[in-house]
Amino acid sequence: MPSPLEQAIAALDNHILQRGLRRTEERYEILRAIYTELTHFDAETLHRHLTEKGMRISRATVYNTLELLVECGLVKRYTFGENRMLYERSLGRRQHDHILCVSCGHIQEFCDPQLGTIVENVGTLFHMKPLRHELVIYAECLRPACPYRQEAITFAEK
Amino acid sequence: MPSPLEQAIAALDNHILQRGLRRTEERYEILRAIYTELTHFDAETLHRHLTEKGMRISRATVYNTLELLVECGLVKRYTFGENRMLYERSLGRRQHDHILCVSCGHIQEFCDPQLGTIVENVGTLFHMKPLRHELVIYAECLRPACPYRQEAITFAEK
DNA sequence: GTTCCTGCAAAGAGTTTGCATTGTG
DNA sequence: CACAATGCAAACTCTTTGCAGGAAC
Repeated sequence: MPSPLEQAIAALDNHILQRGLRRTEERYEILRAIYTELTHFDAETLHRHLTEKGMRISRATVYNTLELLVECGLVKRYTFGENRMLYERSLGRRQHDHILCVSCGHIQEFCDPQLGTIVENVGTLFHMKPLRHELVIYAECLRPACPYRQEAITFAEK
Repeated sequence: MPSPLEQAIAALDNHILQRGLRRTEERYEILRAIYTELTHFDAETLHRHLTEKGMRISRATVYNTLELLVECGLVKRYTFGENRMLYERSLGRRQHDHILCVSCGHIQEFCDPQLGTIVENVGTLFHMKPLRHELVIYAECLRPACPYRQEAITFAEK
C-alpha cells in the first residue's frame, strides 16, 4: 500500500497532466514537505522551512503552489483564530476538526461522527447543500504543566 | 423590559465607570450602530457606515472601540472564510453558529443544542476547558433564484 | 490641569500581482 | 522554442502603532 506521500505525488502528477501544467521541482518539494514534515502550518512557516533546508524558493511560488494543491484537493486551508491562513495535508486523512489551546496555541485534532449529522440537518433546514465545515474549539489546558507551553514561549520570543 | 441597545449602553456605562475610562461620543455612536443597524460586519463596513451618516470618525477609533466592546463582552468577533474579522452584537442573543453561502456570501445563523454536548465531550477527552467555539458551514444555496445573489453582485462591483 | 482618547498618517503583517527571466515539455 | 512557472519587488488589504491635538473628568 503506497504511503500518503506516494499517493499525493501520483495525484499531483495526474492533475498536472490533466491540466497541461509543468512538473517543476518546487511543486514536488513543497508537496513532500507538507506530506512528511509539516502540519497546521502557515505560508510563512513553509517558506522558512524550505529556505532553511537550503532550497531557494520565493514566497510567490509558495503561495502559488499552495493554491494549486488546495485546488486539486491535496491540501486543506483553514482560517483559525488569528488572521492568517493555516494549511494541512488532506490525503489519507479522515474528516476532522480542531481544538486550540488559547494559552500556548497548540492545535489538536478530533473526530466526531455526530457533527456530520448536525451539518446535514442544518443544510436541509436552510435548503442549502453543505460543502464543508469548520468547527474550532478554543480551550484552556487544565494540566498545570502543559507540555506545549514552552513551545509557545519560544515562539513568542522570536 | 429594556431593549438590547439600552442594556448594552448600561453595560458600557458600567464598564467605563469600573475602569476609569471616558464616555466619548464615538464609543456610544459605534455601540448604537452595532445594536440597531449592522450585523456580521467588518471594521471597514462599520467605518463606511458611520462616515456615510455624516459622522467624522477615524479607522483607529473604530478598531480601538471594537476591541473595547469585545473585551467587555458586548460584541463578538469571528474569523470567517476570508481573511478578515467579522463582528456582531452579543447581548440578548443565544449562542449560535453560522452557515455561509459560497456563491453570494450571505450569512445565516442557526442554533443546535447538540453542538454544546459535542464541545463538552471533546474538552473532557483532551483534558481542556472549552471557552468558546465556532462552527461555520460553507454551503451552496439550492434555490435557483437565491434572493441574496443580487446583493453579492452589487457587492462585487464596488 | 491631567490624562485619556481621537485623528492622521505611517508602519506592519500577510497575501497578491506585474514583469523580466528561467526552464519544462 | 513556445509559453508556463519562477523570483523579485512592488502593490494591496486589513490591522496596529506613534504622536500631536483635543476632549472628558
